[in-house]
Amino acid sequence: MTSTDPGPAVRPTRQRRAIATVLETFDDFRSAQEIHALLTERGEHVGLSTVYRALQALADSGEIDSLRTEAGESIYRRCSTSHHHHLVCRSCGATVEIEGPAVEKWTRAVATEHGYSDVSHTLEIFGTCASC
Amino acid sequence: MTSTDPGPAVRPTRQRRAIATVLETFDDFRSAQEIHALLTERGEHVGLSTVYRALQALADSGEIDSLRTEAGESIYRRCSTSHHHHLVCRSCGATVEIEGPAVEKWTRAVATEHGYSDVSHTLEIFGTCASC
DNA sequence: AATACTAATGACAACCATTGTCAACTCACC
DNA sequence: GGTGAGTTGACAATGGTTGTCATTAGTATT
Repeated sequence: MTSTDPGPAVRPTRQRRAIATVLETFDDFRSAQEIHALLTERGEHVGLSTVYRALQALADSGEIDSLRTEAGESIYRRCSTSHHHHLVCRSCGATVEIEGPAVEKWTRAVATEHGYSDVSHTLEIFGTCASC
Repeated sequence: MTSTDPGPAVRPTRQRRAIATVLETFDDFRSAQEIHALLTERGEHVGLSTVYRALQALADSGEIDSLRTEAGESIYRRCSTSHHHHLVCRSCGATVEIEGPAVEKWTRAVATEHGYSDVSHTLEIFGTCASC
């Protein structure tokens, strides 16, 4: 078996290109609906279902970041590099990337201590930013 | 102002007692709808809205634990003591309660450092437990 | 270039957990 | 027993998300 799967599954369509382009235009997390609105503003007609599907696919493959707000809404952002967490303003959405090596180590230690393997974790901090 | 608010706000109604009772019958996290179903099974008639309201009130006051599934559904469990996090087995759902004062302090510090106020956070650790 | 095959799309309906509404109710206190 | 405010519950409404399925459009083949 070849190591790289030829995987012709994903086709580069106009819609996906448009979504990828729009994702470059902002730095904070946006909901699928907001992204759909941005597309419409730009004159790019893309169905809402398509936006949802594309964002989920991108998030699943790790190409973009996604997390859930406290209201249970999924929000997305173009991916950055390494593993990190977020400090999100719950009113305006302004995001600060946080790295916490100590926390990473701690979670791994705690999990191992209890016999858990294949450990992952989620950590998000919410607050109200200075300008809100 | 007195330190302890007499707060006659919450009344111990039949419905709330029933919900409290049912919460004692299981150890894992259940959704509002599941809890409502358990009440009905027991012959206790309690409206779904009431179940939602009661669970939210209990969660807000810290009397029960709540968290959100990856599907965005809120689930509840009778509370343990203080603020803590969870180590959840992603295959069987076994839960271990985790406390991490250091993490609490860290998140608050990070948020304050960036000018964020009214800080809250979510932290869940997922892994595969020893017996899975 | 024409054809065939299939992933992808989009308009719309459906889903479903949760929240809102508001008249009827009931607990606590006088 | 009366009074008033917190509570309840049947039901409608909300809203993000997912499903449906006929149509469209990449990709490979002839």
